[in-house]
Amino acid sequence: MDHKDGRSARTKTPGNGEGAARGGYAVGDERRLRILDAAVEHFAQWGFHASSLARIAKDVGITQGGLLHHFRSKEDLLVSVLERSEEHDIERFFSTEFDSAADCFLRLLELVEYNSRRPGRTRMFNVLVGESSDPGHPAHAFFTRRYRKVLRDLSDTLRRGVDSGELKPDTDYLAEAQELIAVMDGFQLQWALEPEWLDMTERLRRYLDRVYRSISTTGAALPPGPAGDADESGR
Amino acid sequence: MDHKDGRSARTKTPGNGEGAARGGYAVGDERRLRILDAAVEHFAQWGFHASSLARIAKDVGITQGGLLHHFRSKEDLLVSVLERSEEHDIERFFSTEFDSAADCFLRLLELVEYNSRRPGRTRMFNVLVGESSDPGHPAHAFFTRRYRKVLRDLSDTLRRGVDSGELKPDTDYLAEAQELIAVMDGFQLQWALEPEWLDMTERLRRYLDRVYRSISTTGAALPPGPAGDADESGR
DNA sequence: GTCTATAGTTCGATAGAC
DNA sequence: GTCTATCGAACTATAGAC
Repeated sequence: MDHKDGRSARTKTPGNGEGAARGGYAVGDERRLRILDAAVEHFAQWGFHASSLARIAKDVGITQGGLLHHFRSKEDLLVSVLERSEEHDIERFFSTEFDSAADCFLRLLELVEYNSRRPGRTRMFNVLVGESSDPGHPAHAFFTRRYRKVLRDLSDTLRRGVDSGELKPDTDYLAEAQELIAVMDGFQLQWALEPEWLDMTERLRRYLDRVYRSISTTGAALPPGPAGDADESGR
Repeated sequence: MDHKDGRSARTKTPGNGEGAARGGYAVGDERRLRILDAAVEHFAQWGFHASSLARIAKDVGITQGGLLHHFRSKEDLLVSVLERSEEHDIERFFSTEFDSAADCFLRLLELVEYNSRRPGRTRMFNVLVGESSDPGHPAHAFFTRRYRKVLRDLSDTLRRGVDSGELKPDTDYLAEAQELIAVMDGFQLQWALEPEWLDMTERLRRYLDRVYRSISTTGAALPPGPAGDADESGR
C-alpha cells in the first residue's frame, strides 16, 4: 500500500530524458506492462466481472498476490488498461489535427486497419462497451467520456470541412459523425465474431467513399490513402 | 431431473388448440416466462459469466434451487432466453417475406423502433454479442448462426431487388447487407450508452434513405413507412 | 414446484514472511 | 517485488424434505 502513489498513475520517469525507446516508461515497469497485456486478453474473453486476477497473474507467471502489488484492485487494473489503450491510440493516430475531412477519413482507415491486427484489443473494446452501458460498471465513465470526445472531434472536423468549402454547406455534422462511429463499431462486432468473413478496412473504405461522394462539394471520390490500397481491391 | 424432457425444449402444449393468446405456451409456464424476463435484465447488466442464478431467482421471488427446477443449468437458461427472443423477433417482424428492398428497409425501421422501447433486451444483445466472440462462450454458436442467417436474408432481399429492377444491377448485395447490419448494431451500442443522445430510428432512416437513393434504379427516396413519420421529423 | 442444506470451487483483498 | 496463508463471501449444482 505504501508503494503506490496516486490512483494508479503510471509511474513515469519524468527525469530520465523523456526520449526512451517509446513513450517514456521507466524500465522497471516491464512487469507492469506484461500484466496490462495479459489483462487485455482476459477482459476480451471474459469481460470485467468474470475475469479473474488469479488467472491473469498466472499468465504473467506470478501469483494473484504479486499482481496486486502493481495494481491496488481489479478495478484499478481495468482503468489502467483502458487508459493505456486510449493513450496509445491518441499518440499513434490523433497526435496532430486533421487537415481536412478527407484526411480524417483516411486516418480512420489506418486506425481500423491497425485494429484488425490487434484482435485481443479490439474484442476487449467490444465486450467492455457492451458491459459498460450499465452506469455502475467501472468502465462506464470511461466509455461515455470517450464517445463524447470522439463525437466532438469528428463533428468538429466535418464542420471545418464545411467552412473550408470541402464539404457541402448543408452537411449534418452530428448525424454524420454518429453514423460513422456506428459503422466502425458495428464492423468490429461482426469482424470479432467471424474475422474471415469481413475485411473491415475494405468495407469501411467503401462506406467512407459513398459518404464522401455524398457530402463533398465536388462529389469526388475519397483519394486513395497511404494505407495499402495499391494491390488489393482493383476497383 | 425427471421433470424435464429434452434439453429445455420449451414445454409447448401441442394438443391445446394452438391459438392461445399468443404463441401457444401452456398456462403453467407463467413462472418460466417470469424467469426468462428477469434473466434478460441480468444478462444485460452482467453478461453471462457474471450473472448469478441466485440473484435472478431473487428477482422472481424464488430461490436458486427453485429456479433450477425450470432450467437445468445456467447455460440452459441463457440459450432459452436467446431462443425465445429470436422466436419473438421472427414472428413479429419477419413472418412474411419482403415485397421489395424498400419494404425490407421499412420493416427494419420498425424493428429498431421496437428495440428502442425494450432497453433491457437491446442491452442484453449488445453485451452478449461482444462476449460471445469467444468460441467457448455458450452463446457463440447462437450468434454466429444468427448473423449468417440475417446476412443471407438481407442480401437475398437485395438480390431480388436487383432482379425485379428496383435496384441497380451493380449493387453489391453482400457488402450492402454487412454495412447495414453494422450500422444497426453500432447505433444500438451508442444508444445503450446514452439513450437521450441518439434517436436510433431517425438516424437509421437517414442512413437507409441515403443508401436507397444510391442503389435504387430511380434514385428516389425511401417511401415514408407506416411507423410514425408523420409528426416527428418534418424533414 | 419450491424449499433448505450442503458439497465443492473460486473469488477479491489483506497480512506478513522473505 | 513476490510468495504463502487466510478470511469472508459468492458461485453452480445436487440431494432430499415437504
